[in-house]
Amino acid sequence: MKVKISDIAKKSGVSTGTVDRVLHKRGHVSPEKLELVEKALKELNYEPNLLASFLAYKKSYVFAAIVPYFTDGSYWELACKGIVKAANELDKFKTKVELHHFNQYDINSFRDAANAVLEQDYDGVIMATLFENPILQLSQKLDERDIPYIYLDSDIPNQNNLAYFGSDTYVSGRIAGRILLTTSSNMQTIFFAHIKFKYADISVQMRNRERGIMDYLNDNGYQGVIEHIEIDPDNHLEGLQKLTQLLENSNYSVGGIVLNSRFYELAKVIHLLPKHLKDKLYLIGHDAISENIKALKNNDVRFLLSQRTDLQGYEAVKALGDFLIFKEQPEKLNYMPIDIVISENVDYYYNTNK
Amino acid sequence: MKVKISDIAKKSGVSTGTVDRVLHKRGHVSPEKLELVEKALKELNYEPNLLASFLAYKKSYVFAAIVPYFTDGSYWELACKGIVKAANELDKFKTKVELHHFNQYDINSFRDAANAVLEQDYDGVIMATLFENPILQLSQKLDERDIPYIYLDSDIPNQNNLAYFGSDTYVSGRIAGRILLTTSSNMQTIFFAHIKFKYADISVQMRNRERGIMDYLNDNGYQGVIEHIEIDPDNHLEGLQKLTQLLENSNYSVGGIVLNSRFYELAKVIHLLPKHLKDKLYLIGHDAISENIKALKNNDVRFLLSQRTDLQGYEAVKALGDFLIFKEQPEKLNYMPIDIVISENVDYYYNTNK
DNA sequence: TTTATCTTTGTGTGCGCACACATGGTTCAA
DNA sequence: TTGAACCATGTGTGCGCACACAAAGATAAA
Repeated sequence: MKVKISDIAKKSGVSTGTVDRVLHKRGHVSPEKLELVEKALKELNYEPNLLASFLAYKKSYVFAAIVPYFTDGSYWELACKGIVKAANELDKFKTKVELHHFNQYDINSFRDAANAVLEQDYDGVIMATLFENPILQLSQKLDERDIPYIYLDSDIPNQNNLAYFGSDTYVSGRIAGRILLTTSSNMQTIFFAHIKFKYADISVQMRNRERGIMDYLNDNGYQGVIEHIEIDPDNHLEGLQKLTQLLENSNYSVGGIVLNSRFYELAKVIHLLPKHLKDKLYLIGHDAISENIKALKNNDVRFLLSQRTDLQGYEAVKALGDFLIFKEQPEKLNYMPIDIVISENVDYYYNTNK
Repeated sequence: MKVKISDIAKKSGVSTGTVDRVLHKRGHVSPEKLELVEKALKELNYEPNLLASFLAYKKSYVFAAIVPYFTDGSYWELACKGIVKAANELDKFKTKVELHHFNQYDINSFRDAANAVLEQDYDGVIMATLFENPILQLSQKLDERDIPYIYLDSDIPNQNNLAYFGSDTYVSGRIAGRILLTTSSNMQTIFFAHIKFKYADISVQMRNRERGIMDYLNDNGYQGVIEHIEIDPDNHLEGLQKLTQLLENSNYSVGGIVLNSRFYELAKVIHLLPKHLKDKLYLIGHDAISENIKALKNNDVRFLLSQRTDLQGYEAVKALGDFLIFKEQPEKLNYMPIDIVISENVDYYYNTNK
């Protein structure tokens, strides 16, 4: 049925070994035979049986995934779940993924992880692009060794990475802006709640989101106030005070947003608000991590915008596997859908993660 | 590294043939040896190499998918796209999918398709569950022949189907209700627009959605009016008249919803409305088919609720393949996520469909 | 011319498994 | 006691491919 190497050999009057040499560009083939074989390949439209190929090609693949350490229910746990899920599916192809963790707030910790990866000669690497410089250095070394690598989280253009999986944070900001403006017609105050955290700056992703929101608000004639308040997880009462003041000063609804996945810290403050103030609030959080989902079900937040971190990890590993095992070239830029999660549909997203 | 049949044979002191007989329950093995082999299998934790197995087991699979005929950009085209996409991915496993179309408004047409499928001895069947009785008959015959089958669209409980892929239309109704109530605080009229169509009744799915919406509205104290209007695709002016009247009679915002994927017919009417009336409207449509996406980008509709029909088809085929090729038992009930699509995130859904 | 060296080309083996077939042993009727 | 029939068990082959190795032919140096 399907045309195989021996068919090509027969048709072009050479042995299977010669066909093999042509297919794999191993050289040691005379120009005449090469032409004959290539012609036969084309005419019979040969496509290798990848299963047989994989069986004979005894190689087994090991990928490295460089991602932050995470705690239970955190953002990066989601990504890792996706990675592990894909790894399990690739098990049948003798392919596994080794996780290399680093401290997401310590650039040297990333460097260490990168070096560890370089020492072990992996067949492919997936990396969370939190620190640009060491990423560039790592990328260059991988380029030299011809090891494919995939970026996760945020993209760095003009690199030789095989692909990028992430989400368009600017657009997610615009969506947040739209939700804020359309969800309540008399909104006169919108605040950005920044969750204080000693190790973390405001990330590129957060800035993009903020830009998206501000652009949307400006484009759509928002005239109200924009506030920035800082929430200290170690001092909820202080946050409560700020928020109460904000709410009492406004006769209209108040929109609020947390730009990263740590909405749940704000939720603890929201919980302490009296009902009449809480009802004025229209809040948006990011990422469907378990604590945020709890807040959603608890009505402490109305919307979560999810960038499907789990999918990012999953698709990244699958892409690497498909590339090496099945020689399928992935798209270079892959933006995951931005999901609007509310209490009504949250269970369907939750279940998908398994 | 990995334990193989010959390892088992060596350990249990028999030949590979005997191990093979045990593994495939072919009989002709003495109780003593059987026990030995089973013990070895357990102790060494044998797992077959599915690639080698598949290579040796020369079988190729052919699936049938019984789905409605469709026109460009229609609901069922999406499902078929998903099916075809999955079929392409299964190509490497000598597996293909043959589509059998039927007229979704003609039960006899379904019966014909079912009979055609039964004549051809497929290895697996995927069927859109539009007509319950013939589905049950087909299911029974497939049961008798031990052919696995998967339901698509709506579920029929207590059947021996391998799995079901669809979405929870009741929940999607509740989501619609919530969007209607939260998107505008002064909504006093909500109408269901029924797109007149000579062949089609109101489907189970549509009824579920309506129930979901009504329940949500009741649960959340909606006091306004509920209207039902019929839109005749062949007479836009009549629709325009009805809608104008509805809008002029109300001093508040007006919510509207189309319960199936044919929102785009209403969109044509919306287009004819003067701006001051159009602005009062808060509309929801269903399914991200191309004409609805156009309406979304055109601001003729604010929300589309998508049940990811493409994903349904895709996952159904994949599940059948994984089951037969890799012996993986799928979940029986699989609800796709219900996506809230707005003009800002629509492109990301659109792209995923490829 | 002989031998060494290099190059092209073909053959053989194994990847792990499924299955057809061969082998050797047991049972039972004639 | 012979042999037919049956059963348990082992061996061999092929799936389609990758790759090591052998063979054959060509070239160059002695």
